[in-house]
Amino acid sequence: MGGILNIQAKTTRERLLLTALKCFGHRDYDSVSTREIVDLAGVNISAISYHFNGKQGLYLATAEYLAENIRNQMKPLLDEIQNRLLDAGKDECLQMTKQLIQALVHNLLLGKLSADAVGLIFREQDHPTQAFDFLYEKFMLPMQQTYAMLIGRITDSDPESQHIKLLTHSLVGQVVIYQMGRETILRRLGKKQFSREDVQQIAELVTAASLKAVN
Amino acid sequence: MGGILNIQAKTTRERLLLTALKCFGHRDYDSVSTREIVDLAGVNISAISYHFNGKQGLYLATAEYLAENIRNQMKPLLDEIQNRLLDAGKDECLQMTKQLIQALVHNLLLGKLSADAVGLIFREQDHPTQAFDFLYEKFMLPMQQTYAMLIGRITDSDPESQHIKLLTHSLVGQVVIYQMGRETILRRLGKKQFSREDVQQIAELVTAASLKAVN
DNA sequence: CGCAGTCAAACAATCGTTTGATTGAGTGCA
DNA sequence: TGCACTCAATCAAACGATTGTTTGACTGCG
Repeated sequence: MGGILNIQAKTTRERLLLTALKCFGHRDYDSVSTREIVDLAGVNISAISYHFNGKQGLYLATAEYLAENIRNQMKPLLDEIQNRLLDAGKDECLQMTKQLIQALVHNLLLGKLSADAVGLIFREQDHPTQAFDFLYEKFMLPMQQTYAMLIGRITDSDPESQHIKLLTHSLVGQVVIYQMGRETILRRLGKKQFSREDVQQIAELVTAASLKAVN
Repeated sequence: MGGILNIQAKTTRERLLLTALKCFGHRDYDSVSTREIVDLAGVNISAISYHFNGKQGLYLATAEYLAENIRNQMKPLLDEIQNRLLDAGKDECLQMTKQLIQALVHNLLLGKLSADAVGLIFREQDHPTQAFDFLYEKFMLPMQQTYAMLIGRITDSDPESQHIKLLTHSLVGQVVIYQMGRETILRRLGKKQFSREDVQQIAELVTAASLKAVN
């Protein structure tokens, strides 16, 4: 039962999407072979052409699936922040900023798709395709905008100014580096993986640094 | 004159190394074909086997070349900091931290190898090979250690504590994100590339945030 | 001659895609 | 109920193109 990827019971289409995400998340489009995907997914090779009209169609569908997935995962928190922002004081904004960062750290370091997502997104940064449009519009921009509105309110400045945009980007970088530079920091700490305590310590450290940066 | 990569005049071996860095810096090992490298380098395909004993040998030699290159580029500043650290006060340490960050930002955003280097390093983070050992030992660790000693002195704490290691990693992340997340921030700013003023603004912003984080 | 270096040509293996056959559940009609 | 037909879905097999590597001949300098 379960298969290697625990996607045995899903439909062929879903199995292909989930398997493709694991593959495209860690290696280039050209490096991932269609045969590898279908073997891991346990489906016939013609299924790619049949369901997605070829490898490229599968890739784009995978990126769209990923973007939608992350968006839905962040939506509750982002919506709550947007609502409370209507009549929130600076203290409350600081508190929400804290919440946002902590959620980001925990999702990024403990979430199941994070490693795959970060890999795929990095590759799209270097060679943007149509997939980058999905990812940017569906969750990068909304997240950056929410972040910017919080910090704009806290610092009494225009949330769409270049300074705020750069600042939010930097703060996100503080967090993302723990996935993108995972091997470096793990080797530096002499560990094989992050413990629950490590993640908590990272979250607190990044939160503290971020709050200092905006105050 | 000069060929596509401006490496016409070098030896076959050097042409292969420089071309391979451009290729391996932006695509996976498997995605880069030997024929593409030799075509861009303007050499015969057998040269890879002859000079590097195959594709893998060329890849490892490329990583070693890159590590050595970055090391030599950073060496003067790191050595100067190490020397002055022997009898430096906190103010001087703050000043040197500022120097280190500014140098990092400018090298990372304006340096010629940076885009290649960041790509190759990211791929090694996800799938570490022998190449990661070169990169880590030759410049990541020395840089992190110097950074940690500065911050340790400033904060009166053990430079080899987990807290300082995490903090330096975060601070580096603030800078690296501008290469790794280049397309995101450029799209957010509505630009095609960073101007000289943008880089200066980023350097100042990151410097300010870093100094706040350690004070 | 001897040898380092370069060259075109060929090798088996793998690439993405296409093909035609087969399966099996659903439908209409007698 | 029983038979014929449709169509989405899956399958093994084969296509030409490209992969990394090897081979043997060729060049030019010492």
